[in-house]
Amino acid sequence: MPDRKPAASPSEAESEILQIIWEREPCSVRKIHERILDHRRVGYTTVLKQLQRMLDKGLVDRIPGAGKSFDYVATRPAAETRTTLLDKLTRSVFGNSTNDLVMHALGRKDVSREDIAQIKEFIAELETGKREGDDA
Amino acid sequence: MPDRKPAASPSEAESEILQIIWEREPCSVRKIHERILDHRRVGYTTVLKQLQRMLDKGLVDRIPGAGKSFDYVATRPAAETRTTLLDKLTRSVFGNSTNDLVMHALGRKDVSREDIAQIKEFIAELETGKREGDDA
DNA sequence: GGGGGTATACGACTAATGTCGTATTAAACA
DNA sequence: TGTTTAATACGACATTAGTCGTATACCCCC
Repeated sequence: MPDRKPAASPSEAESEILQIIWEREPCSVRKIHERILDHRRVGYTTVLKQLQRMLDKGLVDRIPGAGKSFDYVATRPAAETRTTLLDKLTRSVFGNSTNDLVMHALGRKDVSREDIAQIKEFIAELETGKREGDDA
Repeated sequence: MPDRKPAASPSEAESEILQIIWEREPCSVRKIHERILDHRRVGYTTVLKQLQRMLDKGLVDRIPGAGKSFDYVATRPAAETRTTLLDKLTRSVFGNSTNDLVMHALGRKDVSREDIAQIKEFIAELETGKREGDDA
């Protein structure tokens, strides 16, 4: 297999772009730009440049698209990048404790009863899965 | 009250420093530097400079310390900064869904049975607290 | 009161980020 | 086939981050 570098983590703007790509991959620059415009004003070439740099860094790949344009795809699955970023934050300000991070997140005022219910259900499934084939 | 800006979020290195300050506030530059050296090689003046810039940004304050040194303290409580950073990450790559972030974090391979137990307990307490005075 | 040792102040430099403007190229069409 | 249109390529610039080196200022002690 080719080079599989330590997965450079995306910057703020790059994350915003990646998020858009994840949900509608493959995606043209124009599409991405339009989606970003829903949230803030920024030029088309700015997004284009960002994508080109992301291509250099290996965060995205691109394939021929309509006309002379390209369609971009993420080189790594969303989950992997999310994990990388989550790890970084966990290390930076949560003393490397995933649990502290989770509790802090759940403690937020805007976490509703329904949210909690969903988390409980998720944990239940998690435990079922963990029961067999465990080693902890 | 004085200026209470939108809480500029700390960078990587700044977060590392803040984390040290949170656990042993007030803290001298030397102390902070020593703690950082446990993890990576970096010059004393680098940390000093960082602290001075953090002072400008209002991330920390300082008070007279031993000799001609200063002791630094965080201007905002750890929880507030953690929330800010957590929000940023939630927005960047979790489609602004705290729940998705939490589930992703809990889904990690290294989350043990004990961790899950602690989370469940935390949720239980959370629900007790939420029962009265709720509005969701 | 002269030397050391230790702190802070300051300035410099490199790299990464975020933003564009302008140039170029290729398709498409009238 | 020449013009318009829409994309990409490229280069520039300001800011922020991360790192130091060097210059000062103080205090303590013999």
